[in-house]
Amino acid sequence: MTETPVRVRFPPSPTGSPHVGLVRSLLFNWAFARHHGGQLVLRVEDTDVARNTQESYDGLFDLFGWLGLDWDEGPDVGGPHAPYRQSERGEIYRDALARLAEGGHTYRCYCTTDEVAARRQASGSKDMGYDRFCRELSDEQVAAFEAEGRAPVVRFKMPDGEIAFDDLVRGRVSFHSDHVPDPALARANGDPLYTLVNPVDDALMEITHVLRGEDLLSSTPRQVPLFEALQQVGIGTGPPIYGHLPYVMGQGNKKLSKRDPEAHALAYRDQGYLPEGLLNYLALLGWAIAPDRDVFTMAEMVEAFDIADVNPNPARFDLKKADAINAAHMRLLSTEEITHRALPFLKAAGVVSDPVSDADAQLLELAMPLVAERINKLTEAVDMLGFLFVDEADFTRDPADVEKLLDADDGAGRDVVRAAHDALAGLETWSTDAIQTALQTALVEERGLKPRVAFGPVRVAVTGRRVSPPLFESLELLGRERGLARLAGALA
RNA sequence: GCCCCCGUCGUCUAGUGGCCUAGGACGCCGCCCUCUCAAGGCGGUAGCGCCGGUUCGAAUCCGGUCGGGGGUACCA
Repeated sequence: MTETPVRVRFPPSPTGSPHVGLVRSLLFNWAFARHHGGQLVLRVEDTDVARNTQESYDGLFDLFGWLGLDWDEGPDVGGPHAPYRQSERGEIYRDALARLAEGGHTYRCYCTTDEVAARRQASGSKDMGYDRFCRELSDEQVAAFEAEGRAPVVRFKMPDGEIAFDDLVRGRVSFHSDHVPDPALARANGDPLYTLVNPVDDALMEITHVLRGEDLLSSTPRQVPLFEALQQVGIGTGPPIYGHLPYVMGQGNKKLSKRDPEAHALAYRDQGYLPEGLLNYLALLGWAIAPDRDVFTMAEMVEAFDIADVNPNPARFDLKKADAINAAHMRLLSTEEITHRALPFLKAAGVVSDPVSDADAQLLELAMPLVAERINKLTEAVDMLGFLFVDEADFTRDPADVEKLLDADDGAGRDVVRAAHDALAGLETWSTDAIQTALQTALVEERGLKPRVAFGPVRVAVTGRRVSPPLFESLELLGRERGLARLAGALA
């Protein structure tokens, strides 16, 4: 039993900032290809010159690089069907257009949008869209239009009847040609349109399966006959197998749009998410690896992925759950790995030097175990560790925390800090255990304070915040001199 | 308007006629642990849109209905 070779493609357009829906689509195509041992083609759909930007193009590759999903053919790696940017394939589309015309599959249409609308209205038809007016134009009519200086668009002749296909996620879907107007394949100025370009490239690149968003479902009935026409004129081998993935929805019941902050894929990288965390979460939008499990690696996903298991209903994006899944992946990493991944953020924030000095590296190695298990995003390491690395002159305390734990109750907190300072000042060995014993004795036992009341003010004095890594360990890492200085500093 | 898609806890889902008095996860609530925060442990909250039908039996099949979404471009 030989399985047909699987070839899928991912066709982003370099417009705007990349959307998480795009990532989900890439992920499913990637997982599908890898699961079947097939190939993934990256094709850049940049025929809309007005909206393309280099910045967006670069953003796409930044994103893909971060995600770590790979492809087998594309503008960067090349391949047998190059070029992989549609803007460089003009000749191919012109040729396809010529062949389709020669085969009698297209015609020139001179109508304006207004004329079509007017005719539709006059006829009282319930359908909208083009009415095939120019399909059977006489030579005289053509001449008359040409004489008017009208430039024609090229339209595809939709065959009459039922157009049905078996969708991998939705089952059998069928349309009637009555409701699918003859689509324009090229603009009046000759530029090819998505309608043409997308199927032509899929045919030429030997794409076997098209997994794409649900929004393209209704464009499928005009693409299927076009693939058939292309096949007849010697381009490709007919329509691919389709699978339409559910939408990623935002708040309310609308598609996650660029206006929604959580829609921007690159923002997750910048906010310190793990790529595997984001990917895992996105996979959950429409797919499940098992009834009782939702944290998994990409390798596990590849192993288990079956497009037929994809749920057809739209999924709402839930940032809370994305955070939780990401956090679960953080816990899967070793402290060393978290350090490695957090380093760019620590450098960017100026917590550690860049390049990292030996002293910073050493301190980081000791400090990271304290914070690795209490952060859920890489960026949180910055807030957690800052106080250990900062120069004493630049050390500051959160004003709100100072107010609450040091200033309140006529400075009751300061009394505690003073007692802590005195208890630690004479310590023989500056170790976590010794520090803990000393503070425990001086504050909890002798003063009868509850632990949280006793250590809160000390924490703010030493770390500058109410939330920090464990206090005693932090003091040890800070060292006797700086530790005592912080305590004394809080009394000033 | 017309066409198409979708409909299980607040959210993501499991579920393919009996294993379902519907399972898991996130969230939320409570408790435990605890020097803060996380993490972890335990418990709880909450759902098959509605109406008919098929069947001994329906979340699962069929019809209708309601609701949501998308398309209806010389955008992709």
